Amino acid sequence: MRVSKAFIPTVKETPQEAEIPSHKLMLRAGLMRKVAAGFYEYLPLGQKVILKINQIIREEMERAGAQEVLMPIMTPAELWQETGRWQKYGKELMRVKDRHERDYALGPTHEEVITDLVRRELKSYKQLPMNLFQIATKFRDEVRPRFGVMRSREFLMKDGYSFDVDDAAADKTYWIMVEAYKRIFKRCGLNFSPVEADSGLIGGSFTHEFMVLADTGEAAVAMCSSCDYAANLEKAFGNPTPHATAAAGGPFQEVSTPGKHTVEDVGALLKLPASQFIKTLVFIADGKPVVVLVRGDHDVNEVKVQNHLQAAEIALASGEKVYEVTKAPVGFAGPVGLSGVKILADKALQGGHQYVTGGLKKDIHLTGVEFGRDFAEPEWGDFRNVINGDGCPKCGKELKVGRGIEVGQTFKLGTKYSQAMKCVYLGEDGKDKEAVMGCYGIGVTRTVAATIEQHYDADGIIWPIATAPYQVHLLCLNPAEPEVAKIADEFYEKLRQAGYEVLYDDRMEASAGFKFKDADLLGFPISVRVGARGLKEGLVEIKRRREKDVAKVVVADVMNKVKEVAEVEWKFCTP
RNA sequence: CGGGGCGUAGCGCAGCGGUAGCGCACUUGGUUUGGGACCAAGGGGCCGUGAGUUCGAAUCUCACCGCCCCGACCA
Repeated sequence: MRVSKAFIPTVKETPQEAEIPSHKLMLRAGLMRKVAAGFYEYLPLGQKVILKINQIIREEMERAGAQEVLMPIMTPAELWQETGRWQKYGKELMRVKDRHERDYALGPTHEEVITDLVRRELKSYKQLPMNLFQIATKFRDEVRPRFGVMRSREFLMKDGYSFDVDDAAADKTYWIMVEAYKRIFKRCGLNFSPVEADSGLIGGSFTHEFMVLADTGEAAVAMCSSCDYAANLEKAFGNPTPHATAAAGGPFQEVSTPGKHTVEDVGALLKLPASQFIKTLVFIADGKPVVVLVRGDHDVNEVKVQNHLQAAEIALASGEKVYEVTKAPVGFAGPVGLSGVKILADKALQGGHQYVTGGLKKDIHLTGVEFGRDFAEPEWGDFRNVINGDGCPKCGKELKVGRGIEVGQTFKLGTKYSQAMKCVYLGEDGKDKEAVMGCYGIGVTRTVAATIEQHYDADGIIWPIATAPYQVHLLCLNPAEPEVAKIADEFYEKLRQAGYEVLYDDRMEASAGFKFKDADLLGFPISVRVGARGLKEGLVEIKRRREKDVAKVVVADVMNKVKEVAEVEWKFCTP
C-alpha cells in the first residue's frame, strides 16, 4: 500500500481523552477512532491487526481440534432464563425488546446459545468430543468503560466451548486448550503468564487467566520469582513472612493514642512494626456484619472472605455501621470485648503474640493482646492478599506482586450449563448423560491494546512482526529526485514479490523527517530507507524498530538483509 | 451510582462581562526536502444544549447532555 493513497490518519498531538499508552497510540497511529464512550471504529491499520490476531487464533484452534461457527449477537431471553442468568447477570447484560415486545439480550458471552445448539444436535456419545468456537462481537454494558479498547462495551472476542463425555475427557480437552492458548499468545509476541484465578459468576471448577504483564494492567498477579506458580491476587496464596519476635507475655494494657487511627500512625507512636498489629475490619456480607482480622502489614482479600462465607454480596462497612458493631469510631476497632459478631482471622496471625489492636474506645489501643486468652478463638482461614516477599506455596521462594492485562480465560465448566439446559447424550450403556463442558475466551481487541501496552517507546508502537499491520515500512526520502524514486519504486515491487507486506511512504509533500516520525509512530518492525544521501554511495538503510542502530547496505544486498532481519523478528513470535 | 475534572476551528490549547484568538492541520502560489521545513495569501466557529441575570454572556447562575479520571462493579 502506498501512503499517498492510504487511509492512515496519524496525529501529532496526544488526544486529551486518552490516558494510557495503548489508547494514546491507537488514536495517534490511526488504528481507531471513538464513536461514543466504549464504542470504537477500527481503521484500516487497526483492522489489519485484528485480522492477524484472528488468523493466529483460527490456526491454533483448528490445530487443537476446534471448529469455527458463528452465533447471533441478539439472543432470546428464554435461554438466559433457563440458566437463571437473566436475573443474575445484572445491568451488564444489555436487554432489548423487538417490535413484538419480546425480550432479547445482546450476547456478552454465549454459553446458553451454544448449549442450546448442541443439545438440539447431540444424540450419541459417538459425536463427542465436540469443540466449537467463534470470533464475534460481544456486548457488555459496562458500568464504566475505560482506557479505550481495554474495557469497552462492544468488543471482539473469540469464545470457544467444548463438550465431552465425562470429567476425565473434559480435563484432557481443557489442558489441550490451555496449550493452544499459550501458543496463540506466544505467536502474538506477548510476554504473558497463565495464572490461577477465581471462577466468578460463570461458575465451574477451575480456571486460568492469561495475563499480559504490563504496568497498566487492571489485575494484580502474584508470581513466583523462581518456579511457574502464578495466580490472580484474588486467589493467590503465599506463606507469610515471619512475625515480629515478641513472646507471650503479661496481660494486655490500654494505651492512649489520641487521633491515631491507622496502623502506620500507631506503629510510629509505639515504635512497633506493622506486623505486630491486628488490623480489624468490618464488612457487611448479605446484610450481616462480619469482622475480619489480618496482620497489620496485610490487606483483607474480599473475594476470599466472600467465598468463605458463601455470600452473594460483600462490602466494607460504612463508618456508622462500624460504630454500631464496635461502639468505636473507625480506627479503634479490635477483637477484645467484641461480641455478637462473627470473627474471621487470617492464618498469618496464628502463632504470634503481644499484638496491638484497637481498644473499642476512641483514642485507645491495646498492647499485649493474645489470641484465645483475651478473646475467643476466631474462625481461622486465608483471608488476605499476598504481598511482595511472601513465600511461594509451591517452591517456597519469594513471590512478587505485579500487574497484568487479562487477554484470555479458560474455564472448566463441568455440567453447570448442560444440567440447567438438559444438554445430554446417549451413552455407551444406553443411558442419558450430561455433557461435560469447558469454555475458553480471548479478548481480541483487548489483545491489540495489550500488545501495544507491552511494546512501545516514547516515539510510538513497536509491533511484533506477527501482528504488525505491515511488516516492512519502505520510505522514499527524496521522491522529487527521479533516481531515488525509481529505486524506491523497484524495492516496493521486489519486497512485495518476495512476500512481504509493505507500506510504501511515497508522499511528495512530506519531508524526510516527517516520514521518520510517522515510521516510528506506526512502529512496523522493519523499515527500509531509500534516500539521495545514501544512494550517492550506493547504500540503502535498514532499521529495526526495536533497535537504535541503522544498517547501511549496498543496493544489491537489501533483499538478503531484510530477510535476515525478518527472521530475527519472527523468533520473538515462535512458540 | 458516589467523588473529581473537562466541553471554544479537524487536533492541542488560550481568552473568563464589551468586535472570537494562538500553534499545528487544511486550501492556493512559491521556495524547500535526512528527524514533525519556510514565506505569502486564504478557508473554517450556534464558544456542548437550554433557561436565566445583564444595556450587553464564550465569560456570571441554574438545569441538562457529552467526555475523561478515581472508587464501587467487572462472564
